[in-house]
Amino acid sequence: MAVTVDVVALTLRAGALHVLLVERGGHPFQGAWALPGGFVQAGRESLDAAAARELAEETGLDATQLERVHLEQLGSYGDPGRDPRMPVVTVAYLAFAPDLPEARGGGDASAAAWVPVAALDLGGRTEAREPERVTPRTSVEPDAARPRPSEQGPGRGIDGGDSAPRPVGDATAEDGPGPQALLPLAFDHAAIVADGLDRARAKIEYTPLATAFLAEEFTVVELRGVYESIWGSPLHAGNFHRKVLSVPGFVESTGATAARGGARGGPRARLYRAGDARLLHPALLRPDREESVR
Amino acid sequence: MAVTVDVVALTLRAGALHVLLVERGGHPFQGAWALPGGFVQAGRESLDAAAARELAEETGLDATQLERVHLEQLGSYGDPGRDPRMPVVTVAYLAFAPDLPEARGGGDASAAAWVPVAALDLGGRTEAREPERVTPRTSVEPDAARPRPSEQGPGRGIDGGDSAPRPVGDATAEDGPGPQALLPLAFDHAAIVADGLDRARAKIEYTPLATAFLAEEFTVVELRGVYESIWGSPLHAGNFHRKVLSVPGFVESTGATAARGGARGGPRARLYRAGDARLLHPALLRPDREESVR
DNA sequence: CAAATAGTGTCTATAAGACAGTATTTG
DNA sequence: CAAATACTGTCTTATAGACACTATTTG
Repeated sequence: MAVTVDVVALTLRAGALHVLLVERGGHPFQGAWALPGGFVQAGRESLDAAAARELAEETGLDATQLERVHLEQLGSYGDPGRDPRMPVVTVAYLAFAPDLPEARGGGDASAAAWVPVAALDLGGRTEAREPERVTPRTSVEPDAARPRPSEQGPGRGIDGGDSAPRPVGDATAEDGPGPQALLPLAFDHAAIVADGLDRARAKIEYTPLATAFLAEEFTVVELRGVYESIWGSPLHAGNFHRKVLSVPGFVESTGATAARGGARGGPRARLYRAGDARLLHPALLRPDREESVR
Repeated sequence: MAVTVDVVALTLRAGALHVLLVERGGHPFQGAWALPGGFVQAGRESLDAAAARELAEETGLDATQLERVHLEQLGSYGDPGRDPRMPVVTVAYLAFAPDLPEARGGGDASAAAWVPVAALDLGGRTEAREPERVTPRTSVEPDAARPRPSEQGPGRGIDGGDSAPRPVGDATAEDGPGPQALLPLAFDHAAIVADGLDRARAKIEYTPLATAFLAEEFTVVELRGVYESIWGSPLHAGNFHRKVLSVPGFVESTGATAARGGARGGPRARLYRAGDARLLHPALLRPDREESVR
């Protein structure tokens, strides 16, 4: 039975959550977007190593940069028929990465790109309502949140800032995110991405892994941005600040302050780096999912 | 590449956590204990179905009984060399079962038995100190916790109450829990069991799955016993009681009361059944692991 | 009846959230 | 200087844990 690894690599670009996708060149789902992945080299590498290898191949990261990426196993998927060609079990991995250089095509010349999660058709499993913007200004949102399949299409490969804060042509100015042409994914990858997002949302509650989305030094405001982007809801700035600093081992001060203050004024924020805690205690609980799962 | 499923099935017997193991008849690790499992029927069943099938085969459970068993995917293990014969990826599952009839040999005539978790050599990854019993005396070491491999040995298969509160022959009366002949497991199964225990300890914090270890109707005291056995530490009876009843959807009253009171006196406890919550909110946090993972 | 035990009441410490206030920076 | 904004102070409410107490049952 064939065994592959697939990686759900998440990063934040311009305040919006993005996932690394590749465009399929070959047969099933040709032209559709899929998770980066490939066959495990049986007997020659561990599953973890295979996932790291695939991730490196698609992102062009070297070993040093890879160290700053968090990579963990997400789960395995093996429903009969998930690949029309043959029975395949895939072991999915979840990666949290700081803002990386643009993706590059994998070794096999396929196109690779960071695509906003909000642009994907996850079969209704989005859960996190799109962030009602905190401040008047958009904190999260995604000017760039909706690349259309055709735009990202075949052959384009790497195209500079396709997901950068440049309005992608539609922008009806209104925010009503009319379910507008969501990108479908190949195979069962929509379910895998949805599971990855669920995991990510839960994981940053009780681990300091939100810091893995940021550079080595960061401000509390940036950290709050990570939570808001992943949870999709605004957090109370003051309370968040105090909470982060009060959890032992979450962050430690560098003593320095950011180069400049807020975009339109305000003091310069202090800089922190990740602390030595592996678990947050007490945890940062998500704002009421109102007893969600009952 | 070969793909198997292995099941870490947990249950409570006489107040101690037990895991279902089979004795290996065939070559690698012959005579050693291993997790029940087997090859996935490629293209003909899902991973979940394969795990359920393997569990049913070893326990002799019919579909009705299986419904009361919680089964979830734990993770996949594929280090090269984990099976000396060939490269094998195994997808591990975790099961929580109420006290079941004795295990029976699998279809392949191997012996199967419920073995106390405390008797296993998990490579130091036990974490949960054995419950210091609430009273002054000893701290570690439950009476029944140490069946010796030879006793459970080959061919014996089902032997009634091997883990019942009958001192297993050694009992030097002293508590010094000399690392006394812990059972080794085949392959990397010790690591898998340890991961399963970690998952179980975490899962009962924020889900009502502790009820999966009990009969359909149970008392709060029994439920507390589940937590104490899995976490390995005593809980405050009064506070636990109030907490369980205050979490919405955790348990619901049946109106009835238990047939009799405590062993040595006391009122008859009220009976409850599992409620409709999928998540506990607020969660039942483990007593201080004192910032454990820092 | 004495001891054990299910269940409840109360008090304190901690934590979360709402809200307001201060000082610092940008344009 | 006005507006924005990083950060801190304070108050209220929810929760966790320690402890004490009542009522019911067993031997």
